[in-house]
Amino acid sequence: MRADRLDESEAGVGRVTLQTVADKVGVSRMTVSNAFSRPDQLSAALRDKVLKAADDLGYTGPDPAARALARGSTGSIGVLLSNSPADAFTDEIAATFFSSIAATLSPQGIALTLLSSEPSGDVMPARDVAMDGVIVYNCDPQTGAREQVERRQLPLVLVDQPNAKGFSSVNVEDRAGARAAAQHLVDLGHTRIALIVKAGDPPFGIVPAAMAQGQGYASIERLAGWTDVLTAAGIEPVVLLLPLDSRDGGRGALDEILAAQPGTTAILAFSDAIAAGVLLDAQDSGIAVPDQLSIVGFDDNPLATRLRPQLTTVRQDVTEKGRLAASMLIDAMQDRRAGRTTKRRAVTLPTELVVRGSTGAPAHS
Amino acid sequence: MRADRLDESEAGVGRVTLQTVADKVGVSRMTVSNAFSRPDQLSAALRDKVLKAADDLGYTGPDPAARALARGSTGSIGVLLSNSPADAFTDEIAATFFSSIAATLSPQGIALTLLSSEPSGDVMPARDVAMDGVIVYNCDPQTGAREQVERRQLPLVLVDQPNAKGFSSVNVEDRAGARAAAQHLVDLGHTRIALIVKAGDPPFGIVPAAMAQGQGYASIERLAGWTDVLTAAGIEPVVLLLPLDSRDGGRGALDEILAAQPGTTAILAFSDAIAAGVLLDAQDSGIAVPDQLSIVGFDDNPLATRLRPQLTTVRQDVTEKGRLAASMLIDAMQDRRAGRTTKRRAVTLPTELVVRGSTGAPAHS
DNA sequence: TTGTACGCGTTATCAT
DNA sequence: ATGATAACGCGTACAA
Repeated sequence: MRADRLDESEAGVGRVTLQTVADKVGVSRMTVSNAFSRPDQLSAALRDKVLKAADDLGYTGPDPAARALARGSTGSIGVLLSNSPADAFTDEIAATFFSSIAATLSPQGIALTLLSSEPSGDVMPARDVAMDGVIVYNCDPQTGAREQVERRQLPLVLVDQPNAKGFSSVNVEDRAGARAAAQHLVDLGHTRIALIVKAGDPPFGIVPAAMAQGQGYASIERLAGWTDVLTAAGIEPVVLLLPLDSRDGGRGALDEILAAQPGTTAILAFSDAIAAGVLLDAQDSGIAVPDQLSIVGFDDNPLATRLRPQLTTVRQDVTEKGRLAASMLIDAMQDRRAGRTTKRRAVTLPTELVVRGSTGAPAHS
Repeated sequence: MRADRLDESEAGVGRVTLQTVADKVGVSRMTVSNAFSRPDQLSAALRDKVLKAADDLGYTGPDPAARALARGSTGSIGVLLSNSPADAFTDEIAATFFSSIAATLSPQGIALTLLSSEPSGDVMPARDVAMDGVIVYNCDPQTGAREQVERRQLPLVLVDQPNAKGFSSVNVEDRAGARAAAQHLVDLGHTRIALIVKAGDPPFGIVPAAMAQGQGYASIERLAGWTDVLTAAGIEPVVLLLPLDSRDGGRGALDEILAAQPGTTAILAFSDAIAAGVLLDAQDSGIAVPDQLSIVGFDDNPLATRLRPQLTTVRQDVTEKGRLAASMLIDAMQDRRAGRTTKRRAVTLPTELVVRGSTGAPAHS
């Protein structure tokens, strides 16, 4: 009746497995497996009988872990996040990105696993969680986590990541977008400009432009784009570094900036979420936007049009970014299963300056 | 050298496994396993030697799927979501909830898997994804998904779910909060009141109060709370049903309501996100808030204080909700591993009416 | 440290 | 076409 294990039906009331069901029906384990996973391999009558017996025994279907081992696939893909997954949802832009990934995976029956980059204790999700592929999103390349995933040789798509090694990737023209934003301010006649980006490590607050270093590829690129233009225009901006995990979206930043550079007439913010905080602070302080202060955000967050005045910003299509990343990964996974080798794809999505009400010429120009 | 499988070191360049490493070093597979998973079981010198050999061979560590099967645990927990996971991130409240769960799991090295309730093709994440426990969040009890998870006998915590069966759960005093909100309006003297909730299925738009049925437990409870008070006050509200997946947060709702009940002086919205849309529409139409129209939201979304006027709303602590759900699940998982039986816990978190600037007495009262 | 016996299913081959 | 047999997949627990 069985070749390589004890007959559970005689071993008392252990766990219910395929074998338990098989014994009850009087067929081989294989037949029960087929009843669940390959219905076309047996007669409908027998299948019903098997399923009924399974139901009677309280058998829920093949154990996912065992199936994953036997099949070599788990039915879920991972998203490797910058240090804390808790920060991943902080703004609507990130949420939209995940939403788009989920929407692309869902019809394929693939689940989405969120992976922290940080090892805790002796476990490191990037190394220890079973999955069929990984989207590496905006996380510190220094971290061991990214290296771990690479070594596992899983299908990989890099998003918002510098990419030296030839992995497939989805990026955004952050630098060009940032240039356009800075140029817009320069064209309007601004000369006293401040920049706001997020940083992972101290020091936070106002730092010399030279030593400003954003956290994450997007920060670095946007900062680079801004300074490309400002330097060319002979403008030395003030730079404010905000902690990565700040939740208040730029509230308080304006005070620091005005203290460091009185008479600042324009601000380039890393995100619309930050820009919104600045705008609110300005309004609460009686500083008119855009008459006394121009503000440019980034992302074209839905928030940008809910504010009054609406934010001038740089649009990126995060929905497309998520869709592309997910579908590229799905393709790579299918290729691997079929034994094909996947050709690398590196997509860079465009950005676009959207001029709205939060920018204008400086007061005294 | 090996008991039950071919010696891979002689079988060509197959996959690198524990055995491959063991053969290379000349120790047993078990020793290599210990080198990775139980460092205290062998000498430091031997361990280094093993790890070095593994590195040379490009061995990344024990295969997660195999380990999950052997150990009986996967290192990740699932969150079962209402139909589409894509809708899960639509507002900041949901995002904060997930963020809080992630923050609680992360230090334990546990990953978070998002599960769609909808089966696609022949796969059904709730049945087919390996995990150690599940948080069932705000999803339709009718769905097969929830039943599937229950049958798998995984540790379970229900959040924002009606709970007949005695599972552990985390809920919020939605009904009491809604009562407070409605009472606030009644006390201010409003009599022409409209309600906005989300519904899963058509018909959408204005429906008779009697046949209004929200989608999801929270909708049902809030609706019940509102009507408790309004009915007692002899007020028959107008009810507007919004599609569950509407992304525009209540934009357009105001027109429909005013068409159905001209002279409406107050609106109770299911969420702050919806309330925000109504507020913006009002302002764009030149309707003064709160002088001509009072608006009450729900959740105390950070958004509520970014608006002008700030929203009167009903606060719930979603961070605590997430933290509790995650830690209750972790406890249950530990109990199970230890063979203990977990005592059920059913927590109901309080709500609190927060009166801000978006409500006031009706114009002609 | 190591042998042994699984965990629970699937893929591939074989017999009728 | 149906079903059975055998051989893994890759580790881990436990006793020796």
